[in-house]
Amino acid sequence: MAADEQPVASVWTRPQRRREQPALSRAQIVAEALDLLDTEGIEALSMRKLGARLDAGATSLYRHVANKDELLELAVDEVYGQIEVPDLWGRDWRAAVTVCAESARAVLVKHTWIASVLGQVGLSYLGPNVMRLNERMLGLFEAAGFGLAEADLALSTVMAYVIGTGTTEAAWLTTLARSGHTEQDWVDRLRPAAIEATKPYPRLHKLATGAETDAATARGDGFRYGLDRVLDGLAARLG
Amino acid sequence: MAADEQPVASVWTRPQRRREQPALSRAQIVAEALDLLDTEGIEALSMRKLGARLDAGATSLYRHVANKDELLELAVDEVYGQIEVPDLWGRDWRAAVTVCAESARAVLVKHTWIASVLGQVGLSYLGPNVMRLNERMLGLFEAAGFGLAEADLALSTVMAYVIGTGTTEAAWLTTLARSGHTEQDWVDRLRPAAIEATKPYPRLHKLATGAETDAATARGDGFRYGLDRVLDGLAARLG
DNA sequence: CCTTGTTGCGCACACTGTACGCATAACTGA
DNA sequence: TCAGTTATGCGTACAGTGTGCGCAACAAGG
Repeated sequence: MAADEQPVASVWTRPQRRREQPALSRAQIVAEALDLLDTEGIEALSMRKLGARLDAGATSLYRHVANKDELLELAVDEVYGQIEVPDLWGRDWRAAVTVCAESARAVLVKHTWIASVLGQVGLSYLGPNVMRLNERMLGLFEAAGFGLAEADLALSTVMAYVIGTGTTEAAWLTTLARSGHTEQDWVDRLRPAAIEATKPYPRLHKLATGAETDAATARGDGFRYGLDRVLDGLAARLG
Repeated sequence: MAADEQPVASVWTRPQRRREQPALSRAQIVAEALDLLDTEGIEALSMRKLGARLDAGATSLYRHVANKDELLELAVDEVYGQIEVPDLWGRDWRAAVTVCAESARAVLVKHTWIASVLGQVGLSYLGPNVMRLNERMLGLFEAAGFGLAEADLALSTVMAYVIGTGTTEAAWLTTLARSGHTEQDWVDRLRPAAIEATKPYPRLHKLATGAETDAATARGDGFRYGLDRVLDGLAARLG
């Protein structure tokens, strides 16, 4: 045996990697990314930190995921998969769509980071979970009496409304979380500033000085009001 | 005269700054940021690049703006200011709201970067332009016959719908721009993949294989359909 | 045995936001 | 005219980012 001198890293010092499992898989990466996003928010997601959580180097992730953007697309699809689409109980399509919209809102609000990503991630509708969701919702609208083409339009309308409220709520909840206060506390603390700032605008001023209600339930009620109006408008098309 | 030796930078080499104008102001910074955002997109906006455009160092901007986030808040308010709210011609509140919504959509689509920011920027509704916009729209709904509280709900509903479609459209347009193709070209190129991917979903498949129409006008028509439904639903409340 | 392909990783590069402190200019008052 | 105060721009530096590149370790197939 010749004396091959590797300066320090000899066969004996080398860690003798075991490969019991693939140790890294796209699914695992996405799952861990979701956890990181949910607990620490969008700006905390870095490839290095994610890699560290998986006991891996940052660049190792790139074997399973082309991009950070692609990773986010996968995460978004995963979240869409959590939206619940009920079967059509009792022929009441409005109730079914309401449950679905309400579920979508809950999911968006639970994963507030998604709002900062929805505007960047294109082609999300090609993800498997998004497709399954859309397919089932199209079924709901078809059963309600819409033709396929109009069912598509109706679906887009409802989803646009849900995404719009979700985005707005998520923005609010994110700044709220950064402030470290509870929602009610933060609202109360903001009131004087709002009252002062709205002085030149009589209608806004009246709203700002108006009766204070529980902030979180007010958000929920507002969502329901708008959703009911959207569904009213759609129902009217069924004659 | 003693020989004070400053190594190279003597009085003569020093540039003798002239200050004809303040050279940097918050308004100027925001305006330049808007231009940069519109022409090169959100990820192209860095403090250094923005400073360079203004013939200033990156850190100089921080004398006029606390944060990059704050800068974005100012930019968002500026964009909201471009939304047009018509006066109530001919007592037709639906026409007025439609013009306003259509204008909002146009603005969001023109500044696609806003979609990636709306979900992060909190308290945007305290911006002066946003307030003016909301005040005037509340007036529209009040004139239509809504009480102030319900006018607020109606406004939120319409805006949620517009923001939802805007976000979705902006995401699409952004990836489109990155691809470098025209919209129709890109749609045609994507068709086969979409047809293939939708195979397990009969309704989506039917939609994907269906008659191809002009992509951009289809977007516009879809927006109008949903907006009309929302307004139908609101109109029904006026009895 | 050798080849070939897949996976993880260390290094390096160009770039980010922004805290800190200094230098300059404009304004103030005497 | 001169000193003192305040506002503004900027150079440097730090800790972080995404990710291209090429090497090392392994698995499978011939």
